[in-house]
Amino acid sequence: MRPAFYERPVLEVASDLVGCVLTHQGCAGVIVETEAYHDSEPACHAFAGLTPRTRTLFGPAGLAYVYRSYGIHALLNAVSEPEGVGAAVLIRALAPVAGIDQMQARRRLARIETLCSGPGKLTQALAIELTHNGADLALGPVVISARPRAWRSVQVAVSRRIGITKATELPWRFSARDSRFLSRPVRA
DNA sequence: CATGGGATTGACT
DNA sequence: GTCAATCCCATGC
Repeated sequence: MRPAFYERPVLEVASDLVGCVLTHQGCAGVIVETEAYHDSEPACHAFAGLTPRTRTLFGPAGLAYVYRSYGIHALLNAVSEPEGVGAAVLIRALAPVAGIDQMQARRRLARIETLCSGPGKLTQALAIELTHNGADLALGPVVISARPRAWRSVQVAVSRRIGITKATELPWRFSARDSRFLSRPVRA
């Protein structure tokens, strides 16, 4: 997707990214779960302001923000909103589409439902690492492309974000309704 | 420079 | 349900 797609309110971008395709080195999946983060709320890294860590978050829309979580996992975000605003969409789960053998090899032969059902799992499956931080998601090597025809009218469910301790009340998680590839079910 | 906290996962009780 | 692994970086002295 072009930068103009990302240069909008982060909640719109997070919702519209559901159904789009994430590709890296021949491996690909349809994005079925996202979360929005914005510098106005304390769960966002950018809440602390502009630091070396958050430099990419405040940068131009359409870049990849990749950071290490719990010392182990690389988590992928798409930087959103105009430059100067610290906002991004966390990619939380994929429905595997291509390169499944290679992804299963990297993920120790996980079954298809759990192959990319989490933000740390999908980066491991697609070999996305910290070195991709700041890369342009339109130019690659990590690319996000438009919804395939079958996903054009996907129903997007809205719920609360997962795994955070601050601003837990915000309904900023977006997922493909009834997908079997989510990191966790949508709670009522 | 020392400390502490995670936007997680997998293994185990 | 509990818990450890492990590293980047923000914070404070």
